[in-house]
Amino acid sequence: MDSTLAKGLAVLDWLVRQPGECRLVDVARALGLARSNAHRTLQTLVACGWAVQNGDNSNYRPSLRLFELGTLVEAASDTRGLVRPHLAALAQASGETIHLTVLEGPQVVYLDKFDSPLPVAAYSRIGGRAPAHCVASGKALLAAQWLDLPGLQNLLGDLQAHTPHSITDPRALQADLQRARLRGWAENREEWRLGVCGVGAPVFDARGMPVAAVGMSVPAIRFSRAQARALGEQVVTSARDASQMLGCRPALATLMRTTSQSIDPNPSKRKQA
Amino acid sequence: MDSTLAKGLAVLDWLVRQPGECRLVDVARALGLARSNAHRTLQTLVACGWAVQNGDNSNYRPSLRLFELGTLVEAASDTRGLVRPHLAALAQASGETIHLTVLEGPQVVYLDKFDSPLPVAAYSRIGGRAPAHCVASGKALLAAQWLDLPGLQNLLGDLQAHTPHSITDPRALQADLQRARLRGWAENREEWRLGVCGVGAPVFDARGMPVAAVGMSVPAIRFSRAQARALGEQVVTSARDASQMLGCRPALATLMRTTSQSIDPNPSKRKQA
DNA sequence: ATACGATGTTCCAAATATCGGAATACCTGC
DNA sequence: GCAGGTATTCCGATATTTGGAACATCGTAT
Repeated sequence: MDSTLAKGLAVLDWLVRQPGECRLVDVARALGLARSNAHRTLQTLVACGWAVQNGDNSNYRPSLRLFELGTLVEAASDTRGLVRPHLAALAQASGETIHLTVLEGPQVVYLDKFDSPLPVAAYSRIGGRAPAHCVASGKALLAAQWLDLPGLQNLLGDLQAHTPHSITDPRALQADLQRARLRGWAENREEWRLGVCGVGAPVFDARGMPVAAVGMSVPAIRFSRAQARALGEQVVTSARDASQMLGCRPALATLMRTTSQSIDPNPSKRKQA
Repeated sequence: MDSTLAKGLAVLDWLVRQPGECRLVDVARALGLARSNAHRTLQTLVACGWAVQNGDNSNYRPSLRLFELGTLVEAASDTRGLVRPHLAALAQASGETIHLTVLEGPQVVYLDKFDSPLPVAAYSRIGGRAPAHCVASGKALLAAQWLDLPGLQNLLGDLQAHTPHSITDPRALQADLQRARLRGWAENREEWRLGVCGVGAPVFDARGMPVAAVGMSVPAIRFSRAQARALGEQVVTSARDASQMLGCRPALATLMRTTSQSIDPNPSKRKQA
């Protein structure tokens, strides 16, 4: 493991998360580096164009290179652009907050978002993350992967609780995912943030692989059984439309697979990284 | 200069620009590294969460960390969010392609964009870059900095030509910037891409500093003197509105400063990095 | 089925780039 | 001008990186 590289990346990451420009000593102190060490690391970042140094006071800030690369990595799969109109339509029709998320390891990353005109407590940010097992879109993606229990545990590790409603037992999660598969959409009942519920459904690409999920965040007040069902069906429809937009044949664009047993005993035996 | 860090960043940068997943040998060959070296570098990137490795074929791709950080660095100055409505209004009113750009070194970076409904040849991408001295928004930002000739040369270096119309003489550029200051907006007459013209005006923040520019790209066909003037005035108005949105007092939100001589002889004497 | 070439991964001693303390330069406020 | 804090430079000791080679693995052509 290249410690110099790891250190440089840590500095860059830290730099991005600071509100304004940063002084060298602050970097050094925050990351526990010698001043000379921090200095050379920052100079390298500047020389490579990943940071810029203020000529007046020699402070540092991240360059827009990160923004540039961020748009590139996101554009690589043009999921966002293609799905966006469907998200907008769903946002319009439902009046609720709508997300597009993808799975990365045990988390979902928010790729896109339409805020509800209503004042909702749901807090999320494009580019932000949430634990996959605590949010509806994450559970939709997990359900669509048909992992067996070891696979699920391998992917998610220990299931951390974030509210009293969070699911922390892998078997309970499996059961919840199975319900989602049968129903077509996944639900989140205040498992991530108290007072915030949601429904989510997966989006499939032309190969029939789940690549993203449409999620809707709803205040608990407005999330009765009947309401959840109505919203869930809206989300499923939207996700199915989005899947077709990505070239998925209609038959594949659904979470439910009547041909499978309750839990697939032999899921695609992929080596886990 | 930490060569290990520079190498790792180069690998990451290269990885992002590849269309799909990458094999280790390709990375090694493209960057001239030994296989074992590329291997350890990639493993470090994976361990730090900047890349992910496909468990099946051990190929690599960048993680969404870059997207995450990209949104953070862009959100740090919430210029984009605040200016967006004005851009949308301008796009609506003019029917042309509208950009929001910021200056980074000798280049502008496209922060936001509204495409014209008309099929325009103008090609640009959010997150993309263009030489500041060849595009209207870049010249608007340069003009707003009131740099003297040495300062300008220091910032831009040699003025590369990208079309036969590109300005390559620093003194000619100075004169052009001065015209922009008097006029209130900058023009680009096929200096970056043949057939594409544009107008641009700077956006000022609450301190009166130029922080961004609104640009409009127009096909040369539709860019007569009279048309340019009309569009320029639209852009100036939009940029002035955007400046007020950022807290700039109206009097400051204009490129023209009647109090200055033709060229400020003593511009803010900042050390250039 | 076997052999082959290409690739991913591991290992290790040599080489060298990094580390951090200390000296120096710089800035800012008193 | 001085004092405190900070950025930058320097340099010898040292820990880290380096890259060739060995090994493991995979896909493919024979």
